[in-house]
Amino acid sequence: MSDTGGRWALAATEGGGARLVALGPGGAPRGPVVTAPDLVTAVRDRPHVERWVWRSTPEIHPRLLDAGVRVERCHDIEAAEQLLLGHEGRLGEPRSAGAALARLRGGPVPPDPPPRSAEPGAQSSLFDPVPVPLPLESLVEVYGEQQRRLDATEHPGRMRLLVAAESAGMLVAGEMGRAGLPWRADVHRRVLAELLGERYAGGGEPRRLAELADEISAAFGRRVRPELPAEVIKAFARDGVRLRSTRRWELEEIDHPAVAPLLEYKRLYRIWVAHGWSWLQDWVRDGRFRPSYLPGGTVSGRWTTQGGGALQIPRVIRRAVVADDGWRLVVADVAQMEPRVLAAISRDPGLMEVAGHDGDLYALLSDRAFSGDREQAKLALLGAIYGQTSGDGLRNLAALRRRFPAAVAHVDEAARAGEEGRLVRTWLGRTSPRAVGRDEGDEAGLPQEAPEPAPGSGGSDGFTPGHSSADARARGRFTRNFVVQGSAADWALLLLAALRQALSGIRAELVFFQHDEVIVHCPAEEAETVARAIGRAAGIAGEAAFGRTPVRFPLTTAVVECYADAK
DNA sequence: AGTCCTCACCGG
DNA sequence: AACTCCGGTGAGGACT
Repeated sequence: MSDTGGRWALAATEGGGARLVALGPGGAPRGPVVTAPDLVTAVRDRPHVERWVWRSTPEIHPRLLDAGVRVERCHDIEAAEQLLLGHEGRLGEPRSAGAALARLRGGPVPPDPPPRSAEPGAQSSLFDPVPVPLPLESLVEVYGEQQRRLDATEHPGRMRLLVAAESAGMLVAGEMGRAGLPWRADVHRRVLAELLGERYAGGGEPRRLAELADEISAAFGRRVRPELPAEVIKAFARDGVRLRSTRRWELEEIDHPAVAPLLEYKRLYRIWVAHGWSWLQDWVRDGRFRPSYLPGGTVSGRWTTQGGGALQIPRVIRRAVVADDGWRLVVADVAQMEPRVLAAISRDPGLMEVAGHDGDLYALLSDRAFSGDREQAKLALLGAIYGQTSGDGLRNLAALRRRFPAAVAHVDEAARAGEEGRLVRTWLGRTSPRAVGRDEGDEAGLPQEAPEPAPGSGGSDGFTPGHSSADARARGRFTRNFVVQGSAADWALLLLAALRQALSGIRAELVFFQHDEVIVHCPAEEAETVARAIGRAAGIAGEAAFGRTPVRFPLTTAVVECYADAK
């Protein structure tokens, strides 16, 4: 092996420099500490390093991206700390490298800095308050301890994979935020004009919304502001219609001339406030929408974004997502991801057989257990995953349980764990938080294994094990869903990591990721290569995550110029 | 004036 | 047919 290969630890120093050292097995230094005046050069000069160990990807990675330096892999100490704390049932304790060091040495543990507020166009975290610089020696110490803690987890191999995948996700997030989603502001403006009409100079509602508001007022015979639910409910009450809320499905039930314009108003109002002209102004620059992605932003491991609503782009607005001239968008999403994941994690033979085909999973499922009724089969399975408490899904659960006992038992056991106050884990080991809203307070000293009463705030009196309080049942639905949704997130993370590897060396760029869907922007001539690479990455992810199972993760892939044409 | 909560929507 | 899981976003309004 080359002298520069293997793992290296790197710590940033004041003024753009770095100190770094090669690591041996177990994470101990196996060479002299190098002091480099320039961090970027130090990394660029060591292309054979297999994994960089650093405090936090947002601290280091943006500088490398600025200089066009790509790294193969990293170990993000703070991301790893978060996962390890979770596995240890200590989610909510400070996750910074400094906090990890303090716990290790027994000093006072500094609280984490408050999360950054959404800032349109903010590139990475350059403006974050950077905590005290952590010396290389401290970093290596924390890393070594993390290795020991990884060895102590329930499934060390899986947990190591999770930490590696989360770290890869941090790299992908940085690169994707940098690349940006191709966005045609002119197309977006045209769509807005078609839907909403002109804007008035005063900055108030656009024409179409004003017209609808007038129609609504006319239907009530008095001035009603449709964006205020309380006012709408009162107006209906005067006309003898009682409403609990102004939610769409509730309005759809009633017969009143104001309903039709009101529903249209709500649809358009939503687009105006969430993805209208001011959004465009704030978030689109130089033909790109650049959200800031946060891997593991939710407890289940799904990503979130900070600002910009990148994970809720309405379908009509997708018309503005257009590839550059001569380029294409390769849009791929997994078909029926959650039932396939349930098959893989429960190892239910019948469900694995059904999930072992690329075709419509629900159709196959209905052939096997529901005498051909696809909708019933789908509702039953989703009901089992979501913990449905009523309706058709529940009725058909019995049939599901007969045919796929291990699958149903798997989610039932997760629900029972939640109800009893126990923790549950995804397949790779991401762990549920102990209880709702326990992110501060004086919980220290509570026994690990004892169910924990909810902290005093919030009007909830917690739950009592063995009694099925509403809180306990809600907790059960959460943990039931967590094992499936979270394991799906495990898989998706591995897909991203594999795809990132596959795209290195060509011009294609990952530009979007949303739970079960990726978009790659590439020259037209690379589109077929990219489409095949995504399919291969899905297979690699399935086997890496869940081992050898018959379960397949087929992708629906489209090569398009406009995102809106993908479905 | 700033903070927190609720509502309602979007999307998976 | 009912509205169960997860989260982000903005506006309004109650509160300090």
